[in-house]
Amino acid sequence: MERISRPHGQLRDEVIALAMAAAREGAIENLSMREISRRLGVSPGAIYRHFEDRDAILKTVAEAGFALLAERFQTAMPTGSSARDRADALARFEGLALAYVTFARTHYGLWRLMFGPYGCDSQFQDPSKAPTYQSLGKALCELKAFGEIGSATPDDQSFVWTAIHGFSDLKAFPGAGDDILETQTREHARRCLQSL
Amino acid sequence: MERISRPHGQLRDEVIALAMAAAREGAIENLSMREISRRLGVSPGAIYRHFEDRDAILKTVAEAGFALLAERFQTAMPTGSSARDRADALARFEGLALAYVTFARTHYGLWRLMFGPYGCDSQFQDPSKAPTYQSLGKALCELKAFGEIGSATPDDQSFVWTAIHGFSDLKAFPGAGDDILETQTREHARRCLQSL
DNA sequence: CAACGGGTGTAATCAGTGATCACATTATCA
DNA sequence: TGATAATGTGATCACTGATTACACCCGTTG
Repeated sequence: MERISRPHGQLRDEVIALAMAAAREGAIENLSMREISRRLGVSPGAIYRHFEDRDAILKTVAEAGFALLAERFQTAMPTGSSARDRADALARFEGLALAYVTFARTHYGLWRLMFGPYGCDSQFQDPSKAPTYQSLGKALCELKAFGEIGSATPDDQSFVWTAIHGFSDLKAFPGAGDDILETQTREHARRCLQSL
Repeated sequence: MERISRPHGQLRDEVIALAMAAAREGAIENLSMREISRRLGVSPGAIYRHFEDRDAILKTVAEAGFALLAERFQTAMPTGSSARDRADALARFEGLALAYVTFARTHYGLWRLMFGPYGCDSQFQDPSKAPTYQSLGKALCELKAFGEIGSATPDDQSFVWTAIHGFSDLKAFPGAGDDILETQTREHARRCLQSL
């Protein structure tokens, strides 16, 4: 095979990019080492210069997935921005929920990877430090500030988080009902607030 | 290899039993066709007389998983039984939540399989027909009858279901905190009722 | 700017896997 | 009991994850 020279570390990035793309499509389990090497025009052994083994790639992709989710949260609630009024605070909160559900639905394979064994190591050690979790906390504080909810304790935050996660997980599997998903999500999100 | 004669269909059951045992341990992904055949003392090709391919086994195991979960629900709320008073209704409802979370935690591999691509086909077509979902409906009706909650509509049921599912999914991955899991679960379950 | 060293890619190879086939055997039922 | 369909075997195919000795060349140092 003709050897193609790359800058140091570039093949690593190409592998991650390719695996991420595959995971977004939902086909990460079927992406073999050799398939990666084939698509990148490289010999199978080359990849092992950058990753210990296949699991190491999946782990890396799972972490990149959390970074991507954090990006989506950023878009919904940019740092530095804050709610103007009560309606805006509610819209921002719904935006977070929608970002979460949409992510699960459109990146099903990645979603499964993130909340499976490969992703759990990185995130569940201390969820309160995850940027996504902090975004939710901020949204709840805004809602409380404008009187939409009565309390925004850590327990409240944890409850809302699990409720939205459950909704996302059950809606994640690609199927029918894409058209009303947004409406359902907004309703579910508002409903989570009723007990606070 | 010495041929061991079996009654028709028995090998199929042995395969399912073995795969279920492996899934309960959380190692279903690493259970190969050949490993199955080895443990059952049978040639690899024999299994293909009973299952189309490996996916067919996983699908069967996922369905058996739902049956097992339904059993646990049965134990928590036997058919024919009904709540004596308000406290009992609450205890029964908490029992369901606890059964769900415990199942996720103790049968992690099976849990992942059930709520992944292999299990979704069978259950998510019409969740309202799943016996587990109906048990929850009954529990909510009892709670309403004794005045613990104000409404028990299908929407309410759906909300509670997703909230408990999310909690279970996030607690499913084996880790620390086994000792306070029951307390946390009961608190979460009661909290789900606050908005109804 | 040159040379050196370590990071990088190659080819060959190993053991293990899912799946299929013709063939032998045996359980089942008329 | 005998016929037959269901079951199990062994060989085989293409594929996979992983390791190794070897060749190469990027990136840094002098």
